[in-house]
Amino acid sequence: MTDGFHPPVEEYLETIQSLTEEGTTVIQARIAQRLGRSAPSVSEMLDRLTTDGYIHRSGRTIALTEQGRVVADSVIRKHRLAERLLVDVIGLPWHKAHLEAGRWEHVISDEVEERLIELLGNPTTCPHGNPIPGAPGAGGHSASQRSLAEVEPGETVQLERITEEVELDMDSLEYLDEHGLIPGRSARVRSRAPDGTLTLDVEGSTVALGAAICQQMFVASV
Amino acid sequence: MTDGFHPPVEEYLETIQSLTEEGTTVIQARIAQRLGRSAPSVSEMLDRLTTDGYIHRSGRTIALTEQGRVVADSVIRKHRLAERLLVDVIGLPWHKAHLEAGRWEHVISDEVEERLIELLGNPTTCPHGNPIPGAPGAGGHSASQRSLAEVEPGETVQLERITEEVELDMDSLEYLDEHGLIPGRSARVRSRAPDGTLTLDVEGSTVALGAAICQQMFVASV
DNA sequence: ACCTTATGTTAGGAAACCCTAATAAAAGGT
DNA sequence: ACCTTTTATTAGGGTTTCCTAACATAAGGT
Repeated sequence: MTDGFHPPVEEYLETIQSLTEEGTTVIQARIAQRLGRSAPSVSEMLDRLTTDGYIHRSGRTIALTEQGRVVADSVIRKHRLAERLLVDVIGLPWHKAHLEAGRWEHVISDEVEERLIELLGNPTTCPHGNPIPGAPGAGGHSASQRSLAEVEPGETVQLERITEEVELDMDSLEYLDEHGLIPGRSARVRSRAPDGTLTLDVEGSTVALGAAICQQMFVASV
Repeated sequence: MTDGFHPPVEEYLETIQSLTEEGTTVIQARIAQRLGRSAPSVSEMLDRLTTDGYIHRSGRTIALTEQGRVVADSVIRKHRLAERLLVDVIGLPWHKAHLEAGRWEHVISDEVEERLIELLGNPTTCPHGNPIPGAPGAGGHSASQRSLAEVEPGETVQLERITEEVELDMDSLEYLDEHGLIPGRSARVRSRAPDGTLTLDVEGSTVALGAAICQQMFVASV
């Protein structure tokens, strides 16, 4: 209880915060799903987290306490800074950074965190466009963002952000990387199929994206 | 058994390898001492490590199997590369690197390890002068190294290496750092007290070092 | 030889996380 | 209302890693 190294606890708190940010109603089943744990495991862990003052529950919905939010934000901040370090400095391929940072986030000290912020020049987002907690101007996502799924054919937009949901899927991430669909890049929506599949022009080539993934990608008008 | 993330197991193997390199006869009591664990804990863990094929025992002395050595070297390599990254790139104060790297060593993937070697320019030692396993020319310590405790007053030597033993003691490390006694730096032994305490001239100022710590510092003739 | 100290093992637990099977309770659709 | 699906809990285990207390044994000095 005093050794400051509790990866499972941190993972749960981080997951609760992520789900909250994504607008999902946070209930146990959602956490079990995201973390790949059985329902009883989650039930038990949430009891512990409640006892220890990290979360509270109203009905079945779960929310972080102030204490829990502090820990969750810290872990998420370390995760996203680690991703930036891995991609920008160490040169790890973009699509592999999330998995690696998922381990690093639990071992980075506060002091190293500060050094990283300095080294990386006060970054405001991770390489996937998600905001770094505490960074100026990155409290939430800018209001101009909307899902790629809502963009009409003919429009040209700039990719801003890809949600955690997609970050977990290395294959899709690699596909996006290969076709240059990374935050900051512009793309023109060429057409939308009846099932929501989009065809985009990016960097001269043409890319097809399923409906599900489009909903997890956020863009801004150019 | 298949998830590839066993910090305690890695710590034990690393410790056995370190003790071996230091020339200490590796017995359970030594491991218990270094890791701060109770004798029964060590006994139990070593049974597990034997069963899993990481170590073997002849009498009370313990040695790594080939399999165990591979894991230990990998952990030590990651540890020392992490220290270099932390000090050279991230700018963490020298004396704090060991503790941080002690956590990082368990989460760095082989792929990131390769990238680090490239980024850091094939380093052969950690910031404390200990060799990075697998690095060219750093299989052991060069033959010219001897303990600072053996240097006669009047001689000028260059600091090459500080053992793990000292790395665990942040206060001493900070003291050394403050006085500029870091690997690569030259110093002149001014005098030796009857109890083995040395007085050195480093960078214009004078530093006193106890006998115990002198034995853990290795130097080469200038 | 004898005694002390160092070392190792047994026995019995504890805490943190995780699981399956079975059950209970709430939500949602028709 | 009724039935199905979703969600949560209880009961009973399992593994890993650690501990204390008690005991046994090996080493070393005198």
